[in-house]
Amino acid sequence: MAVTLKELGRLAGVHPSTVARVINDDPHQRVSEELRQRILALADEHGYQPNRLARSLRTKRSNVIGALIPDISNPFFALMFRGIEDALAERDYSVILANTDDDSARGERGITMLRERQVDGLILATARRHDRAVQQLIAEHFPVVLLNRHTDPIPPNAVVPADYTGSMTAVEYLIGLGHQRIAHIAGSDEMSTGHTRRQGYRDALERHRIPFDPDLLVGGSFRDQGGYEAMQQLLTLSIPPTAVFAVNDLAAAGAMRAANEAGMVIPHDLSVIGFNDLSTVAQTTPRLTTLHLPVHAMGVKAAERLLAQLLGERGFVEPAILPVTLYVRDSTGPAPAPRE
Amino acid sequence: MAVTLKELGRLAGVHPSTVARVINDDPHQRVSEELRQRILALADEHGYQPNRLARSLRTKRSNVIGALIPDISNPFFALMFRGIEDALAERDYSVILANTDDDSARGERGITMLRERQVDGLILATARRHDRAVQQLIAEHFPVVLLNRHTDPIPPNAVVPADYTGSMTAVEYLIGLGHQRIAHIAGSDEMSTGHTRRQGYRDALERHRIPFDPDLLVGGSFRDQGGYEAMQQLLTLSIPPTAVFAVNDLAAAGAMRAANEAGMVIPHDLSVIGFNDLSTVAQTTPRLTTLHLPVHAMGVKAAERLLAQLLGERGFVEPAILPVTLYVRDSTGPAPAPRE
DNA sequence: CTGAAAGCGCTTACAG
DNA sequence: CTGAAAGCGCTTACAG
Repeated sequence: MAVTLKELGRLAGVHPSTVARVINDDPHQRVSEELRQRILALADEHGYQPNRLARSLRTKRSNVIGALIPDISNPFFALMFRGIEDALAERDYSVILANTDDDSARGERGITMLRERQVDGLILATARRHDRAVQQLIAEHFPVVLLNRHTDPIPPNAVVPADYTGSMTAVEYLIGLGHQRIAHIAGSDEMSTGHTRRQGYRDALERHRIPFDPDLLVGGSFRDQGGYEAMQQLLTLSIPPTAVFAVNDLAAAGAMRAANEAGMVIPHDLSVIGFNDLSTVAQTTPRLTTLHLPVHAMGVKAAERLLAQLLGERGFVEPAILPVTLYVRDSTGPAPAPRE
Repeated sequence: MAVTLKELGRLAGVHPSTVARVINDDPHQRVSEELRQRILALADEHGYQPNRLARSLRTKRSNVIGALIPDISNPFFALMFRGIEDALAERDYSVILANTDDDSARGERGITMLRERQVDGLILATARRHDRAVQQLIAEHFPVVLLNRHTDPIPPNAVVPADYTGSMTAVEYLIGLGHQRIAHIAGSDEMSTGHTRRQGYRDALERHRIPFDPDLLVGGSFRDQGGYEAMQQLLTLSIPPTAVFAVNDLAAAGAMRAANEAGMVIPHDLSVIGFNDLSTVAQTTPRLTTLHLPVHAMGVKAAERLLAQLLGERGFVEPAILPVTLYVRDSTGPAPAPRE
């Protein structure tokens, strides 16, 4: 069915290598115009499609990159992945994806599989702060970009949001509204996102001389249910918070759900801020105040940085830390007057 | 860096083909246990990873399949794609994805690219009812499965929701609630989903002797904005509808937004039904009544059907038409009493 | 301007 | 039980 260079050569009565030169527009050596046209016509007639596997074996470049994603059905990662694919497709690269569900064994199997498939590089949206597999790749000088999450300390090949500045902004905004009892629903400390946002929360309090109350720092998760349960826990405190900064929008939505069920009115009784601005997900009522992230652009940038590495450009000196912006909507308001 | 079979052979002092037999556990010919252990130890020591490109070139099977998706950042397709990836990863297959944004030129370029990369088969979530590219693939007997959307007439290699039964169910439910002026915000007639749901709407009306009013059939789109604009148009009618069946949840959410802005209360003044049950997206207030679809399972089933084809099982005789279920929530209610 | 050859890293039928 | 060879479909330096 699929015709090869060899057959095309036979049909044209020339050596296969001559056909290759025409097909690839070899700039090194020119082929007579007459022959060139004849070969092109034949290729067209037979619908010649080059076998890129064979080409890759020979050239040692697959033009495929691998992406390790926690879960593509999470719209946050889906949009980021779309950015990766958009940037790659433009440059004739393709991407093979593996989901890890944040399981490190699955992550390592994914890396092995992708390397066996000879990907030219990897984009990892799954890095932990201390990550053997990532260290190993970097030690081998295998081309890799860390996306959204980074190892500690932050390496130059990372493309991440300004987690620290973002959470600092969020908490200071709440302080400006008069809040003093501000809780944080935290993400996993194993991930830079969870860790750094927590750090920003603590430092913002400290900067404003608000004593840190361990009861107000609740380990949640990056998911709705984690935010829900964390909020329930916060509501059992003798002096509950008047404001909550959640590690992301899903956790914020869960927190709002729990607060609503407890009869609280947002933002009158409780202010809530999220992170990511996942408009498709966090269609809360009232509309969620959150930190907006250029999610698609992060994917694009990660792909571009990887491609730059592959083209042999000199390594990046510093990581790309993308700005986040506070979008004030309806889930935040002035602190309620203290009850008598 | 990456060690090859040949080098392993040199290190072990045997022919590379012997190493291959050990690595692949060749069942045909046994290797002496002593040698076997020695080779395995060497492979382990040097971290041997087979080059799957080379293997594929030789065996003519890449263990990669291609997926054409309208837009992976749409959570509906992301979840479906997750189903595909889950089913494939289990069986040592990988997937390369291309987004088309429903542009047929991009779709065709995607198919060409995927075939050049020697994918073993294709899953297309992009089929139009009349689709040259799909016809061509089927004519060539290239392994392909149509997912979510199908060509007309529906071929046996399709995995689609019960669009007709679903919309019939939705409209009959509204009729049962006493509605007579029921509108449909339709999807594109070029896609089986848009076409068939529209057909179900019309047939349900007819079955219940409700005359079809062309004013109540509004072309929308599969997106929020389309539903929004369609609803605005419906609200200009001298006798506006009391119920709307939208082609999907996004359009339904847009319609609710427009109705809210016009001061209507749902479901008191207007009932709304969607399609897909995209919980992550359609977190509307009130909660949307919709037709639930096994989205992830559709992806899994599409992958399984494709794999069955690749393993040479006899072709499927009939398409997989997956059941949809009406989830009654809070956006639907009895028809308002006619105004005097 | 075109041919011939080597080789990318495998698999696999054929020998012995 | 193991070796030797051919070949998958390309690319590319070397000849002439």
